[in-house]
Amino acid sequence: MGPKRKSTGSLNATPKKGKKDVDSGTQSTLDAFLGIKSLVSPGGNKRDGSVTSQTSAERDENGEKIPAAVLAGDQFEQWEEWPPETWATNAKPRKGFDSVRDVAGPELVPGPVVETSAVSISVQPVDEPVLPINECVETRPPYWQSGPTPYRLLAERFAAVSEVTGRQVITEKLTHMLRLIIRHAPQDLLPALYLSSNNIAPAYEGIELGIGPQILVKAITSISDMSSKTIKATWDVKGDWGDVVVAARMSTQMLVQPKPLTVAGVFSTLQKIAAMKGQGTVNQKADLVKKMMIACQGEELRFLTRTLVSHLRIGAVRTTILIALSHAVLLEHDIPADVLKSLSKDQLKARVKTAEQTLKECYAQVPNYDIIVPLLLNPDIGLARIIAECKCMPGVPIRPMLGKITRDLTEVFENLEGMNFCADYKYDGQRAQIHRSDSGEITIFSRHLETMTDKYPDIITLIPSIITPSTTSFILDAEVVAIDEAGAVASFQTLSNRARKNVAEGEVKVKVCVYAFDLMFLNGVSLITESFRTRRDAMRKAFVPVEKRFAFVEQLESKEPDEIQAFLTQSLQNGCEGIMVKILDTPSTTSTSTRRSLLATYEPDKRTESWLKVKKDYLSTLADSFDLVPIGAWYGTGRKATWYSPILLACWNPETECFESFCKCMSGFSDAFYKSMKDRYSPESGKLLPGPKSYFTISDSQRPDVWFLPSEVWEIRGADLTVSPVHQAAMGKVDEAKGISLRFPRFIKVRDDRSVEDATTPDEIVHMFTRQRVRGPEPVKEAAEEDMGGDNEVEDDEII
DNA sequence: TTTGACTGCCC
DNA sequence: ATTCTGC
DNA sequence: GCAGAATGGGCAGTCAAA
Repeated sequence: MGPKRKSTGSLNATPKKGKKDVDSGTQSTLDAFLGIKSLVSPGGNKRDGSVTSQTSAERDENGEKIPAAVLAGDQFEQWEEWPPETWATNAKPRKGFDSVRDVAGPELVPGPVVETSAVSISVQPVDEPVLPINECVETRPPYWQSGPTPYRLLAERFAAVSEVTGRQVITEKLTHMLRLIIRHAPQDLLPALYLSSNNIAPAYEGIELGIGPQILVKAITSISDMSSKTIKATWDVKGDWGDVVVAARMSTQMLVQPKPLTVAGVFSTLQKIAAMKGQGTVNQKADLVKKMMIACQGEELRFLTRTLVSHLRIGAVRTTILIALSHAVLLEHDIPADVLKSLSKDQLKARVKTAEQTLKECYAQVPNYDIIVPLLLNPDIGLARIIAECKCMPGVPIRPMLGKITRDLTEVFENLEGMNFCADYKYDGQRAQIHRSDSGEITIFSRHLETMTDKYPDIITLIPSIITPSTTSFILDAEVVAIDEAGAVASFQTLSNRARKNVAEGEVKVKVCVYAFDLMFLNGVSLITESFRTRRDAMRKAFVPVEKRFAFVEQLESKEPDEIQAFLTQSLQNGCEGIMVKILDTPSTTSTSTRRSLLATYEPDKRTESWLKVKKDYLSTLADSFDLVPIGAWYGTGRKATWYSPILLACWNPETECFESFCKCMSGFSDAFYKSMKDRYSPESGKLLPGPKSYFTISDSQRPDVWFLPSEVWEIRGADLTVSPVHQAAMGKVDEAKGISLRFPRFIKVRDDRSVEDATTPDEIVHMFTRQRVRGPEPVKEAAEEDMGGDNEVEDDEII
């Protein structure tokens, strides 16, 4: 690892952590929207949790990092203006663990300031002066008086946006940025939106950047004098590639400034990078990255880099960008300036709300800026008429409707009391949206709207045999599930063994069955505004089951709690994850006035209570849990930069007296728990080890940043057990060269009542693994049996 | 030619 | 996927 | 209740290095 040394840094004015930064909560939506009162102070909470303090780093004789006394975050509670020069030129190590980590070597010690572009770092201009809404976009920043939109505009706005946390303020800043672009360089709106949402194309076009840390490191080594080793050490300190690159460039005298980057230029370079394929392209990509980096000024470097690793981290992704776009278009396009003046606050408020909903709805059905943006900018269409143009159509995926997690069946009945509902099996496979256009073209999309038509040639050829003669175009919602020779459903892991590209129909190794559950479009007509009952019935008429290849999901239409409970149990016995409970009919509004109305319509992109997801692993009575021992951890990044995350957990093998790595866990911990953990595993605790104990069994790929003395037992819950190529638990017991791990691990609680030798054993894990494989007609066992894993206080979970 | 790091995408 | 947190 | 962030296991595909 890094060099063994001490370094001392300076203590700088520090933005405080917390939420005193913005008083956005008291600001009305309308004011925020209009940009009135946008008196947001600079130097607020940085989303990445970074601060500018720095203390010594130390290692023990083995070269392992040892946390020194932790910096109390609270001592920086007050906050001050943060002069641009300061934060542009000083590395910002990660709070709390500054002292844990090797501070990367001499390069990072603040030396003479060589920053060449400090002027571009603005804190002041971040917030526009209070301007009447008609004029605030008249004034462009001094560096952009004409011509195409400079990339610097985006970079500075991104920096400003990451300084604050309030939704309204974030939206407002982005809206202003987009308004400037619409007004002064509308041709840049599309690339600006892509860059703001960290995409370069609609998901379904399958265009990938193919850039990650590797190429980044290559590029950084060529523009700075950091070694790749130092760069990695810097990453360990900062946990953000944008910050790493900024630090790297400061380490060298990069004085030549090429032409400033433009939004369109950056975007087209990214597209060029994405188009590169084949031998030697890694270097070519790195070369383009390097060229852009060299041209960066000020904040540009940080955000360009974050864009390259697809992790912008400005606190705004799809939805917020979409809202900002709707606001910007409304003000710049749909409402003429003179009309705007004459609108009352309430009128404007209503227009804003409508604009947001309109655009969200459009995007849910046509998730493609290439289509939406030209329509928005078209004087004849705009927000007013776009809804008619953005209807779902075969060939363009719609964002799928999602189910809400339900932790208990009683919750289901409370939620759906008085309504008509049914329950579907929730199969453990891959969601598939199958489209057929009028011309007979078939496309299959994944849950996140990637095109996966190539992966399923067998489904393509299946289609003619599953439709009735009158069925032409359709959009079908389904789950693709692996099956064995007998036609019984196989595990998700089996399905994931399937090839994804260049699949020839005759060479399909993993056979699948399509389980259909919804129909959103049929014969030229959208069905999404119809009730689920209507859609389901239409689906049953338009399609016919084909044995072992196509079926409708198993469904129960009953309001009887006992029957639904039995249906859930039965679904699990048949290899499913659980059930989805769905409203069949939209209740009449007059019935239960107090409750929010639940819709039976297909609500793209929404996770509503109209679909309730009941999975085995949410239910304490049915889920397996494990008692595991933390034996190591990594340093978190971003929001968790000051804590250990994830944690490496092991089971206890009493025969070999070894702790065997079983899974990593990062979910289920509260911030308070992270804090207390840092104390429990502080250097003074004596629980930090210089290296792994000889009785730890872990694979090389799972070496954590710090090692723990085994001293606690944690209850961990997960979904199912998987055969693992990396984890060592029960190695060789179900597969010669593989261990067992856990899908969706999450922390439940500390088991103070257990010692580390009471932890779950490999044999217990194997037992659970074997049990979960039992499927098919024979029932597994009584559902609520509790045995291993030690759920000692599980209360019984009677339904109603 | 084989191995393995990296990347993206399923859950 | 799951989970927590701030708004 | 939404939106965002951080990150789990594990696979196939891609390209570079051995």
